[in-house]
Amino acid sequence: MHALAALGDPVRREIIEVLLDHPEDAGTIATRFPISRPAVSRHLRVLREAGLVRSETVAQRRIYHAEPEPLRAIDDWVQRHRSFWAERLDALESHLEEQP
Amino acid sequence: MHALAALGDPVRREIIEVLLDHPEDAGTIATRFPISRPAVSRHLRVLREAGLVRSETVAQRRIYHAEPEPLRAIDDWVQRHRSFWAERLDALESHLEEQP
DNA sequence: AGTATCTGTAACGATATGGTTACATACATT
DNA sequence: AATGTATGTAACCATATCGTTACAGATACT
Repeated sequence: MHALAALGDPVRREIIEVLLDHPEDAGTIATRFPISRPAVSRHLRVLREAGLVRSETVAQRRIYHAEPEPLRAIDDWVQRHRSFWAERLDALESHLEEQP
Repeated sequence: MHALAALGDPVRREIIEVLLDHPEDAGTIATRFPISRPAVSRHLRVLREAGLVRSETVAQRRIYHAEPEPLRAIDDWVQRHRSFWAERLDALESHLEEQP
């Protein structure tokens, strides 16, 4: 699944927010949400398949970590269109865009 | 609908790519895809409701334009976590992050 | 006025998604 | 060995999503 599609879900966005701050095991992540633990488990699988997280096994626990690559890809995509959405460009950028 | 959810769909991503390059009317947009025109029409509605596009009426035509705000918001979100995913930070940035 | 063009909406069906509970597996503990 | 803890998967259900075809409304054209 595409990273953007994975991040379309609000629960998964919140999970990523947490994991960007620090790794956390599946059980602890689940306690943050008012849904069942298996539901969270499947959100984690979607994030894993999108490459947004990886899990490290420690005894019975699965510690989840955020993975940078898809975020970098999203940033690339957004930056590629920066000239369109950026409010004010600094002098160099606007110069480069007008005279490529 | 959240902009990220709207961009989760590949057809809508492609529509936005086009509109970031130039405005285009609904009919022309529809010809770019192997799906029916009403299907595209609804994708346009989703994008509109997410604030990603606006439509300008010219005679019977609706010219669609990309809107910068949600892209700016996505950029903000990604940049907020830049310290995590960015491979190499320039000296100033890393200095600021380590000693805020 | 009557017809053609452009677009959005309605109604419908197939599939995907996100939730639940029940269960299986793996490691830790006693 | 037996039990407890942590986690993922299976089966199921309700709803959302994305496609289709049929239709309605608005503007342009002759």
